[in-house]
This record gives sequence, structure tokens and C-alpha cells, in this order.
Amino acid sequence: MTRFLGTHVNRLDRKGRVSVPAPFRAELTRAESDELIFVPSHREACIEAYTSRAFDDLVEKLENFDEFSEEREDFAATLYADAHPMRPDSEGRIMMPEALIAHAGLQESVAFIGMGKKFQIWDPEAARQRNSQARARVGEKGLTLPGRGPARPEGGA
Amino acid sequence: MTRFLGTHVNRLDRKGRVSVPAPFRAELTRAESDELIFVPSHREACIEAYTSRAFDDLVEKLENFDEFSEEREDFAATLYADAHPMRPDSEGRIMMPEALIAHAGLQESVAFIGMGKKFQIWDPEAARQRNSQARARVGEKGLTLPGRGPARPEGGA
DNA sequence: GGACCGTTCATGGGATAACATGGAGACTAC
DNA sequence: GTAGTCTCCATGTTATCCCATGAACGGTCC
Repeated sequence: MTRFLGTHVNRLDRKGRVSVPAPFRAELTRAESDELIFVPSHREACIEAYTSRAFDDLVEKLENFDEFSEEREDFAATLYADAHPMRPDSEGRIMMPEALIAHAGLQESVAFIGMGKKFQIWDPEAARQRNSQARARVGEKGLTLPGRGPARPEGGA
Repeated sequence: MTRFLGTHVNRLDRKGRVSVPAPFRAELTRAESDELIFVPSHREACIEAYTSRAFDDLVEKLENFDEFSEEREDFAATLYADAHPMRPDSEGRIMMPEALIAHAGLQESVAFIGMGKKFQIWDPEAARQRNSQARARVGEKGLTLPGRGPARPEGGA
């Protein structure tokens, strides 16, 4: 399983290129496919980056819907239409599509943020804000990971 | 498996020709058949484009319907009668049939929209509207989308 | 401990190939 | 003939490849 970890900030040059961080490239090598699928996040001002395999997993849910059903068509459009398949060049760089630059509000620097089997791409300042907010939420709610047995009588049950 | 991704807008010249986007052509090469079947969508103002194989799969599903059901007859009529087999020329272009241009309301620009094993052809503006509507519908139904699951904020995994 | 060296990375710029697009004929069918 | 296609060629634009530079890091040897 691929595992993207850590935060790496690289420069977006005037041609729209940016180096994929070396550790992330190493993960791609390990996954035996250097293809990446970029999708604009629909919840936040960032780009979600999936390996070819992770994207397939995402798409698998499609098969649960009937051919030509509205649900399936909607789902497919949402998933596929804005997806950008990317492949790092010989230098390990990728060309950022204009639409994604706009969506994430990228300027001269971009932050690559490991999220395990995928990673995200942010404007560094926006990422900082998001992270501190996320941290605060986790703290005040005392979140734990979904788990085995009913250890705590929390909300749901 | 073929995987058509992303949105590509190309020009329809006054002879009715339009370039199939290079990434889509590459998928055809990979599928070892450059044949495409165009069918007017029966639900929306767009054209459905299938690879030879994807069309076969569709036909096979049709065979599973009750032999004399009205549903089947209707489906068959829609699927076969209005189908246009296409093959990109040496430049990678196809001639858009008049009937399909009319059905999709195409003007000087056409959008190719990847939908996985098939793709769709739209007027760019109509496609934009459809996509935002699809996204809204998917959102309100709470279907899982790229990113995290619904209930929980920022899970680590 | 500290200076030296080699390697890996990120980054910049110029050359090259791929791509989308426009138009001129040649060919075919009616 | 004439209308509609198809093949071929030309062109501007854009992405990709290739090489060069310089900084950062790690290891080694004195």
C-alpha cells in the first residue's frame, strides 16, 4: 500500500510546472505506476491526488448503480469529468492544469500534503489555516477513530 | 480497461470535423481498436461514445432483458437504429454526423467528457450546467465522493 | 570535530516533438 | 456536374524532452 507522508513545499515555475516531492515519487515507483489522477476537491480549495489504483477503488462504487440510472450518470460525471491524469516528466515534474491552479488558488508555491493512500495540493498559506482549524476541531471534540466495540456511549448508538 | 478522463474542448470546423482529444485517442490505441460508436443520449442533449468493446457489453446487457418486453424493444431501437460507427482519420479527427450535431446542439466548440469506459460529447456550456447539477444531486443524496466519507471530519486514514 | 566530496533534488531555460486546426485538391456517388 | 468525403499538407501553439545550475544533505576521512 502506498503511503504518502509529510508536507513538502515546491515552486510552481512560470511554465506551470512543479516538482513532485522526491519521497512521493518514490512511493509511485514502489506502486509500479507513476500515473496520478488529480481531482479538484469539492469541499475545499485544494486538489486531491490519487494513484491509479486508489482512483480505481474510488470508481468501483460506480458499479453498484444500474447502467443509465441517473445516479450512475451523476456519479460518473462528478468523478470523471474534472479528473486530470498526470504523469511526471523525466525530471519528476508535472504540468499543473490551469483549471486546477485556479481551483486551489495556487501562486508561486504549492504544498504537497501526504494523506496516506492519496495526497493533497494546497496553497501553503491556505493549508496552514486548514490544518490549525482541523487540529482545533479534533482537540475540542476529542475525536477517536471509528472502531471496534461500543467503548463509549457517544452520540450514535 | 479503457479509462476516459477529463474534459477537453475542441473546435468543430465548418466541414463538420473535430479532433478527438489525444488522450482519448491514446486510450483507443491501448484498446487495440480505434472504432467508436456514437449514439445520441436518450436522456440528455449529448452524444454517448463507446469503444467497440464497451458497446458490445451494452448489447449483452440488452440480451438479458425479457425477449419481447416493450422495454427491450425500445432500448434496442434507441441503441441500434441511431448508432453511428466512427473511425478517426489520419489526423485523429472525426466527421460529426448532422443528426448528432443537431441532437447535442453543437456549435463551433464541442466538449469531450470522459466517463470511464465511455465518453460524452456536449456543447461546452450545456456540459457545464449538467456537471454542476450532477454534483449538486450527488451531494444532496450524500453519496460518497472523492475525499472522505460523509459523517466524519478529517479522518486520518 | 571539522573540512571535503559526492549524490540527490529542485529549478531554470532552450530545443524538439506533439497536437489542434485550417485549407487545398482528388476521389466518389448520385 | 455537383455535393459530400477523404487524403494530404501547412501552420501556430503548447507540452515534453534534454541539459545546465545551484542548493541541501549525508558520509567519509583526516
